[in-house]
Amino acid sequence: MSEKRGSNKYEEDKVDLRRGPWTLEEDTLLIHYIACHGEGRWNLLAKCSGLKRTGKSCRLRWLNYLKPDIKRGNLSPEEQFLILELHSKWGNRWSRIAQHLPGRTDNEIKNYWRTRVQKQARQLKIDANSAMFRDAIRCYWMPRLLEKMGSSQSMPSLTDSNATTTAGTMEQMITPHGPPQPFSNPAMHYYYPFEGCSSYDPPGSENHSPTTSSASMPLPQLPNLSEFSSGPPDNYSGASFNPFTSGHCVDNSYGLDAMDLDPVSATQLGFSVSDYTMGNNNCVDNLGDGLWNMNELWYVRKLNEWGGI
DNA sequence: AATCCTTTCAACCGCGTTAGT
DNA sequence: CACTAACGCGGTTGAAAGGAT
Repeated sequence: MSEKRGSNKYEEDKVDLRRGPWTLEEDTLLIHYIACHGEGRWNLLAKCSGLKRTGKSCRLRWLNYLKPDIKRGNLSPEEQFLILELHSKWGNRWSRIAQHLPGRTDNEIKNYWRTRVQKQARQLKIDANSAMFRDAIRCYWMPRLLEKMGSSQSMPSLTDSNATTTAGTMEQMITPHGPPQPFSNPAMHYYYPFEGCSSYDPPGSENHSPTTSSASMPLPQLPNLSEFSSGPPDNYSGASFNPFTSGHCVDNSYGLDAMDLDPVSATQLGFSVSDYTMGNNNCVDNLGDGLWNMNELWYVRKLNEWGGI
């Protein structure tokens, strides 16, 4: 490398190299070359194909965009669930996570995490790497996804962006003067913050395990929602409101091709979709990808302010 | 209609790892 | 074993698109 630096040949190559978005002609050239010679040896490919791109750029274009088995479209609830689950296990190991989502690239998963998941952390003013946020994901977001996964099996119309649901919302689990009530489906207790989460104890919980109570840091009595000076959102008692979707439209549809994810990957990880499918507590809302409504978010915020962790 | 702002995602970059010599 | 090139991964950037004002 260094021996080339400064040489005419090197400068010529550098000047000739194209950057930025790929054109249709370049894509065609790359596809044709790989069809004839196969993948790999990217620098050689870059030289021989006639593309004025680096081997690195060719590889990326092929793996992230042109490869035939790349799945386009929105991530299905199951895929989102897998990402959240695997990220909690492995952190930012994007390529490793991508291996469990056929047709999805590490880049796509990384983008999903940054644009959707981290955005919610920012909205909540919680560090995306904190235990608080991880628990919030497990306790609120993942159950929502599980509901959707269950619903999508029996409600193909979910793929319709105009689809509405007769099911209730999170409000149905929130008493007029208290936090969300536990999910009626036992499977949901796995994620329910007051019974299953690891990092903090539920405020106001009367029957949680003593082993998880925070003896060192007494938790405040859970106040009525109306007692907060700032108060819950104006539409607390109203219809679902989502701060992530309000003011910015989020696509409600998942796309037909996003629904046919092979469920094997979930099973392999030790959980099954059917195990967690909501029963009569099927409170799917119409929030789209923003899976928490304002009440949930506000409540998580309060947990944070109480020093719940 | 024009401008500004926000979001998304394709593409780039740097660095660590692996393979070849 | 040392060196080099290629590869792959994760972080970051910036252009495009769409929504808000």
